[in-house]
Amino acid sequence: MRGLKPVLEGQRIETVILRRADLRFPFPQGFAARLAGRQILGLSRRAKYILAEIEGGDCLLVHLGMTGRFTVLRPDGSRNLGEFYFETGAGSDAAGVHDHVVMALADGTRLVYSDPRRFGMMDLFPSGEAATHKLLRDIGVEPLGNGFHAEYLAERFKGKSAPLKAALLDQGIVAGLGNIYVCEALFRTGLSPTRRAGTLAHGKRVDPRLDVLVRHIRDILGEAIAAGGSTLQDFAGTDGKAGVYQQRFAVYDREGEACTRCGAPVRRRVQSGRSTFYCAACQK
DNA sequence: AGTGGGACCTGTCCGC
DNA sequence: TGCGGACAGGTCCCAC
Repeated sequence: MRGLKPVLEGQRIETVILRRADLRFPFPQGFAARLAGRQILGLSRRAKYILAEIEGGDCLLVHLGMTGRFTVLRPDGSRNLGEFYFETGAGSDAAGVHDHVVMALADGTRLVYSDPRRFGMMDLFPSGEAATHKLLRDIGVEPLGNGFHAEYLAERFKGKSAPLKAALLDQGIVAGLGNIYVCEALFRTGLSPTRRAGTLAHGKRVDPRLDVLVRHIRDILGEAIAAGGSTLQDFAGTDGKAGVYQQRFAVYDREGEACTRCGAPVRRRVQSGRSTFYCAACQK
């Protein structure tokens, strides 16, 4: 987002080329034609969605899925990878078989959306419908925003029988937490991923463990953003390995390794189809 | 209503 | 060396 903002805001889109009819969903009717010739007025973010306000009243919605990324190709031939890139070891893909959308901007810049697994999506709809858009309307609070605090979690967890892991991954409660961050946050907080969320929302007083959880979630996201920024800088001229970023995980993808706190082996189990990594001794 | 699991997709890695 | 299968992730959708 922060990387794309200065590149795109105020720019005019000249042409949009779709190299296939769909990502996760089909592109909406007239997608390219409705963008062509229009100015990008502003960029914003909601949960893991990017929203671009388009001149004329449309809103462009983009989700990068797992492997989606934007590459900025400058007219002088230089190339800036998008900062959203999570995959490791993919290297450069000069062939561009996964370059699904190419936008030519008025100043000669080309913006390329690539997405090998096509878990990403794009939609275009009248701006006024943002609040009621199916993909946006039920999204919960921003974890770095003022609305995210222990009282909020207590309210949302009340009576919940779902495991903590599932509750924190639920975008309708907290927007933008992924599998890795949830594993790490629960480890730091010492809470078991299988504990039922409602057990932290008993009684009248807010459970202090929710305060700790909130703090760790904020910390982890802050660290990830900082690491993402430095990873981006490392990208220039390298193979794109996000080494620094990965070393920060205490439990994620460390099955069998010693817990950094107690030495017990880190365990892995599958919850709602996703791997959960945790320390059974430290997390209760 | 809330919850759980399958489906989507492809590159990578592991074992035979 | 080659091949098949498991696996990773975010989100929607559909069952119970």
